[in-house]
Amino acid sequence: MTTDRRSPRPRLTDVAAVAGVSMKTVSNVVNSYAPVAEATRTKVLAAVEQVGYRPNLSARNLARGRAGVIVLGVPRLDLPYFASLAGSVVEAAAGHGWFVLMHQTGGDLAGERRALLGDHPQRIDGMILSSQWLDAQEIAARPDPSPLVVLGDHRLPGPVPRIGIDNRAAGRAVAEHLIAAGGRRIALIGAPSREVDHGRAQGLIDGLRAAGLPVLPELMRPITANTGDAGEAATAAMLAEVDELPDALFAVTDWVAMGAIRALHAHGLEVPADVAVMGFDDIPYARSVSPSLSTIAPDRPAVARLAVEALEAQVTGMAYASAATDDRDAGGSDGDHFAPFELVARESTRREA
Amino acid sequence: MTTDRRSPRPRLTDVAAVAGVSMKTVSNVVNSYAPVAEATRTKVLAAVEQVGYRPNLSARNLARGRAGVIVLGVPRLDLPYFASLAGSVVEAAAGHGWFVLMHQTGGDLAGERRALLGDHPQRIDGMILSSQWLDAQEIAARPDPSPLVVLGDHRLPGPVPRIGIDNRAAGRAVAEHLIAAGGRRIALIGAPSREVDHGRAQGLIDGLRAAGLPVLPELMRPITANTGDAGEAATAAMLAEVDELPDALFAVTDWVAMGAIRALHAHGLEVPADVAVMGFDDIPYARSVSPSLSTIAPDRPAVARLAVEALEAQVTGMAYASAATDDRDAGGSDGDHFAPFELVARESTRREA
DNA sequence: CTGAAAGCGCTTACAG
DNA sequence: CTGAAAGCGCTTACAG
Repeated sequence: MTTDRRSPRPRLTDVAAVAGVSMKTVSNVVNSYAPVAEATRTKVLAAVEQVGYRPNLSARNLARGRAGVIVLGVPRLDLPYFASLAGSVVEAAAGHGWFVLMHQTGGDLAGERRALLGDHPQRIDGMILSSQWLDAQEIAARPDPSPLVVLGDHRLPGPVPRIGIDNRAAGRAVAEHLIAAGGRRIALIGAPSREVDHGRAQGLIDGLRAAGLPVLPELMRPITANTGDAGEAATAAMLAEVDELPDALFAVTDWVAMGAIRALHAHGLEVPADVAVMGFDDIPYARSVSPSLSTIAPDRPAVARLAVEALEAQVTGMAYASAATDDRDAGGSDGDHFAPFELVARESTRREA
Repeated sequence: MTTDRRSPRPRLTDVAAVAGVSMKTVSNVVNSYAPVAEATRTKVLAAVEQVGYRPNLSARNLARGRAGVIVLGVPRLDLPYFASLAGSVVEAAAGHGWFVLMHQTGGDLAGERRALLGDHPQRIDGMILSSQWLDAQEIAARPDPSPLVVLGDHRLPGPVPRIGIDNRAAGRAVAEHLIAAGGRRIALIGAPSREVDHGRAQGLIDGLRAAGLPVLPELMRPITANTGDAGEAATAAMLAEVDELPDALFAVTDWVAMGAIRALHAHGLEVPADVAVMGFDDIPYARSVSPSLSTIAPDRPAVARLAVEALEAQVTGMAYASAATDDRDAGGSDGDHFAPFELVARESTRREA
């Protein structure tokens, strides 16, 4: 008789009525809060099943005082590395009751800055920002002190947690792999620039030094964007200017590596016979191009998980900020967190040393 | 004095207080509902600006009786085509007040079926499902009649709207382009199978017939998945079995095309000199591989927009379902909707005819 | 064109 | 371990 026209879907009340308990008890069971008596629990769960109950997240978030939304800022969603990462973040965030609002920065400084100062059309609980160009100072100086986690390659001293793989160690692994493949004159496409400290590029240089190999400035090329076009242009410029050709090349991303290979081909060089090439990211296409691309494969699900956890720690920390004197040590809400990575050797570095 | 500890952020009430009007009026302005007096509107907007008001979507959706969430089912989010599409859908959905819950199907029949019958952990307003394997009958027979829009290549007679580009016309354009590039023995990797009617493959065949060219069964290869590996395997198998080699090849996706090119190279064939190759999708890497890949570029933002609009039409239609006798013609909530596409000619088909 | 009030479906002190 | 009731921030008939 009590037909509700607007919401035909079962509510918590309906479950409570069927189970013969109060809403509070159902809520306790559904959220696994308080230790409910086993018999009650079973009864409630059966009722949930029977009426086909699904929680209304809007109501839940409203009651909890949460927006239920976090922002994920990435360069572009059609770059497989970030798309895959986004998928992992969406999944990890769902586990914390969050929806993810995608924000595409375009991958340049202006875009990252816009995201950082982001004027979002709705309330958000925090932001995970993949940043490549923002420096620690600018991030620390942002006016809005809302929860923030940064994803990226650069060090970030300060109160904002940074999540990523150990890019410097990965860069060193790349150097060792290229040297093992016979590389002696090793080029770097995506060299460190004045403003940003690229761990992976620095790691390559570390590795060259450790092996007693020369770091040749004319082979170290910065790029303006991590795209195939930029990689192709930087590589072509290097090949045109250099006296003696490189015998190995590290591009800071797989996409850049694809462009570099185009430039090498255009210059009459073969990969890996003349030049061994490594990329970084392990995008799905790395194994489909010819030659298939050797690369570093970061554990993206781990990165996503760590990022969401760091955000949650801050949100929770904020709620108790006035009570706790230092939630810094407890919450682990700042500092760097490293996710694992793997070196994948494919055709582009396969040759007799 | 009235310090609210749980929600420090300004609410509609605060705006109303500052503007000196009722909540209803603020709501009207914010949602551009009723025609509010210009002076009032200006006053309210100034108050919104002053207090820095952002609507709480949870509260809004709760009051409106909407979940505020739709599901987007795609094969995988790390495939640039779908990642890019997802980005567009997220954007289009935001314009309708929806968040997008990503659901990865894996790209096989079982996964698509799981999504279709999807048991989501929360309430949703509807679903946009990218389907490649589900047939019209199975889609029509689903138990839950909630709003659904299908994205895909196959025809779908029935009440569920289908959004996509005109794949058959695109396939015909591919045929014409390959023929113009001198193709006479044209291979197809991703041929129609018994269960699914692939418009793009069919279109290629149409184009061959229209040009009076033979449709050679030994050059038409079905594949089990739209991946580089599957494309490589299918192409390699074809090259091993065929008597006379093809001089052109159409792969049903760019990724499949990359695999096909690997197989052609392994067989000692050059692209485009020996075999002209076309892909489909225009993923960002299509221009970065060597040779750069000719392909069909669908208007993904248009696809996304049409899909979200078709979903909105159904949701709105449902609300009035009991009142209106036929919202079918009015809402446009079923039938096929085509988005534009473009043929992009690059190196992989560039040769003297 | 505008206001006062009920209600959306949850959670959470508070009391038992 | 459980219940009755207030409140989260909006929208929306309803009355003016």
